[in-house]
Amino acid sequence: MNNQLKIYNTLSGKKEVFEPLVEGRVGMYVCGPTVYSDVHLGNCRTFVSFDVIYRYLLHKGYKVRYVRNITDVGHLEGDIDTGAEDKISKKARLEQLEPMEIAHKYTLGFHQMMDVFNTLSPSIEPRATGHILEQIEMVQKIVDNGFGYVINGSVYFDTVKFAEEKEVYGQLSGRKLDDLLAETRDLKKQDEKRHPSDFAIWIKADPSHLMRWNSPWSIGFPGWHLECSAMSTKYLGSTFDIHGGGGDLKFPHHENEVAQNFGACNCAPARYWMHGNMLLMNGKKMSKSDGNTITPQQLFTGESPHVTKGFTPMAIRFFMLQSHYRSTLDLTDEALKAAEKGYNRLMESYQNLMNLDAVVDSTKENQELNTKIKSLLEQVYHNLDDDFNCPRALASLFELVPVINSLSNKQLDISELNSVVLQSLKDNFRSIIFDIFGLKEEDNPGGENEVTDQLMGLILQLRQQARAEKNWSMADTIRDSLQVAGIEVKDDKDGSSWSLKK
RNA sequence: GGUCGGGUGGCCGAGCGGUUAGGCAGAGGUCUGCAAAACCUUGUACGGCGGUUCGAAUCCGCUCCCGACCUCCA
Repeated sequence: MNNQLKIYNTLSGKKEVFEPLVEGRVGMYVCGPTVYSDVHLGNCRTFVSFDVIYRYLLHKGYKVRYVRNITDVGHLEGDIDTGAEDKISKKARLEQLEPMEIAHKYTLGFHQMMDVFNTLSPSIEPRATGHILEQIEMVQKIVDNGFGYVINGSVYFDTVKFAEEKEVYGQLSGRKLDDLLAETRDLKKQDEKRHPSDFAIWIKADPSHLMRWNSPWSIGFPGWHLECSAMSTKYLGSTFDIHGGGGDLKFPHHENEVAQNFGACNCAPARYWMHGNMLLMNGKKMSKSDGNTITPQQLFTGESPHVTKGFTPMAIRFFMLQSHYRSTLDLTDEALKAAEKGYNRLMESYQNLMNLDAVVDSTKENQELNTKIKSLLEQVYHNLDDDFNCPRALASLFELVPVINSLSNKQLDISELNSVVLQSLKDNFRSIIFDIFGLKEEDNPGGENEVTDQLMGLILQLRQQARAEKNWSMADTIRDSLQVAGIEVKDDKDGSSWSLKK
């Protein structure tokens, strides 16, 4: 599988062939959450997107160092000039807790949710508060290089000077320099900043602020944006391969990150910038702040006016996989239901596939069928190589489903299949679904156990007897009653099978 | 207001110059005691108006809607 991987780079606005800095290795930094409240679904979509990207890079054999931060200080709410407050600090004050208790609580919740969605842990998950020293050093470098200025104990990044000298400011977010500079946010008043587009890299803490560290400039705390610049540099180097995050971070967060890195080391941080698109609900961005939101928990239980029933984490993950990471995805009840069925169909087909045994009979081998299977598998990887196009890859995978089910049904003779092709189909199908897409089999609600297994075996045996005696009313009564109890019975040529209804 | 990105069949969602994307729902059929499942067949959709082209959902112009960013957000 040494096809060329192409990645859409926000910097150039084009798909580019991916060439890592160091052969065989990838350094990837993804902006993680600010842990001041429960994760919402939009976060989950972004991290699921990058999870698949991470998984596919691993699948291609890269040695990946995947760094995803936890922001637990510095993220301000409101405008700095009009009394901004750190999100964590604010929450801590409101709940009368230590800021670290807040950060810890929501970090745990975040991890649990990531686990529920079956995302792999990043290689390193650094926190902003654990890297104050690195951030102070970076501020110092920026000041030394003339791109920062100190006022009243706070340090600001000089965007005007930077823009004039470096010509990279605005490049990532596609903003025109003139527009940026012309911008007159009239929050005027006691503005410490020289220019509205300047941003704080070190903030002097007012007496009520709960998070404070000593620095050359004041007792204070680092600005938002800075933690990512400092930590990506620390763990991936001044320049690394991929930087990702949600699309809403392009500006100002990522733009400012680039500026800081340039300001500190005169080099670009990442070579490929990747941005996931927003999860919508009711056609609008899901957002904590305006209430257009549904929590993952509500989605699981169905306790929300936006859905008629609950959905399992894997059905939701599958739903996300069905759209491209760069497209918006509109969450609706109907779409979720469709995804759930599709997901179940895929998993059932996988089960069928695993139960197939090769029958070698070279006289019966069907060349066309074997070729079709091989080519569909190749298409899956081909699609993934094209900027991680999951919906297309999934489409190719789904074209294999009727083939597998026909073999399983004996509508197609298994001996038509070359045994090597069958083995490869099994191996690849499994690897694609579980290793790359990161899906997993979910336990049936209620679950089975040995006792129910035996009971059901007995019941089906009795029913089989009734059927043999053509006692259809008895057979149907049993089936209908089980149906009411939430157990589905299916008859096929070899007998009957049962499953808990999903 | 500025800057981007969209409008695809009943729904979701790919594609972005010539090919059936795919999923779900619908219709017809095969199999089956019946049912379910599965399998087969089926849909001529690309906001509107012009233009370029042998050929446009895909390129260009105009127009109408919608969304995102510009302020905290993944």
